[in-house]
Amino acid sequence: MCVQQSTDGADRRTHTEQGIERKQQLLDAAATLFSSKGYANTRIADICAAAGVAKGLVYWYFPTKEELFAELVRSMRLQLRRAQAAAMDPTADPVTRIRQGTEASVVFMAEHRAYFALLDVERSHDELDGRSNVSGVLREGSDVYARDVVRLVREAQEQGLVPDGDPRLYAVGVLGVVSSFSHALRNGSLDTAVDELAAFVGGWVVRALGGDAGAC
Amino acid sequence: MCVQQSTDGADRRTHTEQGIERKQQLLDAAATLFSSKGYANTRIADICAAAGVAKGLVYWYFPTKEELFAELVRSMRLQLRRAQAAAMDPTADPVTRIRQGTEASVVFMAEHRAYFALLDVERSHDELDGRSNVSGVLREGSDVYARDVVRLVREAQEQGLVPDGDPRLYAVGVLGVVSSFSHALRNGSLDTAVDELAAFVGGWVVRALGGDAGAC
DNA sequence: CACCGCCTTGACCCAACGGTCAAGCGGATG
DNA sequence: CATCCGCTTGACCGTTGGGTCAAGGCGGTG
Repeated sequence: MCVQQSTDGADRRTHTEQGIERKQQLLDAAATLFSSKGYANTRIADICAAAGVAKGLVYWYFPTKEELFAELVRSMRLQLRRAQAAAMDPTADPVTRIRQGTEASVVFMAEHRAYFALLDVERSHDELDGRSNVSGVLREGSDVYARDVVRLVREAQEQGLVPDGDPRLYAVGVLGVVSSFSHALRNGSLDTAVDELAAFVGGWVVRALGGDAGAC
Repeated sequence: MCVQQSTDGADRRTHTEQGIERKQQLLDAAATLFSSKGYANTRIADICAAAGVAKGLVYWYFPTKEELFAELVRSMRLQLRRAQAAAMDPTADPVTRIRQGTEASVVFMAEHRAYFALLDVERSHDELDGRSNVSGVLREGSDVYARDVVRLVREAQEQGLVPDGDPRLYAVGVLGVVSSFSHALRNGSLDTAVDELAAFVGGWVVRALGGDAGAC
């Protein structure tokens, strides 16, 4: 129980060019497998086979399977947030910004179907395996995102664009709907074109937020 | 690979009064553990310990761990659907019915927090373990529910209460939002009173469905 | 050349856990 | 009393799979 903990990179190794490349290969292989077969159903051996290396090598680059997984999720979230940020027009009103972020999320999720599944799996993972090794670090990430939306909602309420009420509730609704559609799309129960879907979800969120009833 | 398959109760056993009771004890214990520690993290041994019986006994009542799980989920879903049906006023318009069903779901989920988690876990389970043993039977159940909502949405569209568009999309939105709030509530990130939450979600759905902009 | 440190291997270890089984118990039935 | 059958036990089994390790290659540096 006294393994040295890495409060960030304690057991970091120095990697050569080749090392970094190899690590990425492993991450890629893992991503593909995790999102097609699922985390629990992917064996370390599978990842190695896919990457064409020996099993022991994984543990040169990652301390545990969980940590490998965590690293993947971190990188996915980063990409997603970048996509969202890029889509939001900083000069637009908060509701529009939320819509833009939402639509960007949908598009991102559609484009990276396989990858995006990881964010969902992460959630499940937390839930299925009570342990918090991973979830601690990861939940932190989700919180940041949620806080962002909360802030936007609050701003919108101040401008009278969204009715009063706990902003966190609105945020849950916004975040949730994206993951729902993501899930449905992955399930194959939807064959909607991406753009169309994004527009629909965007509209859904806007309506739910305030009713753009303002059109009266 | 040639285990006799039960296309419904092939290996059903006859249970005495006591047997049924014992089986229920096991189900209860499993429900508590599954929803607190998660499916993957709950050992058969744990369930037995909780129920105060020997390990082998589980296999007298259930063929596998998965089947035990499946039975639990089936019964939860049944309860939920009953609650929904009871809440819907058959004479009301479709959108109202959807709202009533949604609110009932939220209340149900809050009251049975632990239990309701199973429906979520089920989803995760599908996703994490590629195998479809369970998911086949179970997904069927979700589909029924989804179809119900689709029907209501379509009806509402005919009455001009909901704008045109693929009813399945609306259904995904409706179903998804409930599970999102369920999840958030379980996470502890919400401390909202149940009634208040139900009302909020109901409102959210109604707005998202049509904007009750009709108030013009 | 000798040394060093990154990288790679694959055999090996071992704990966990789902599932099995032979044996026994106790109430009901004939 | 004998038999049957639903029920219960707990030791046992076999596999699976994450993680370890000793050994060796390979390229750069003194």
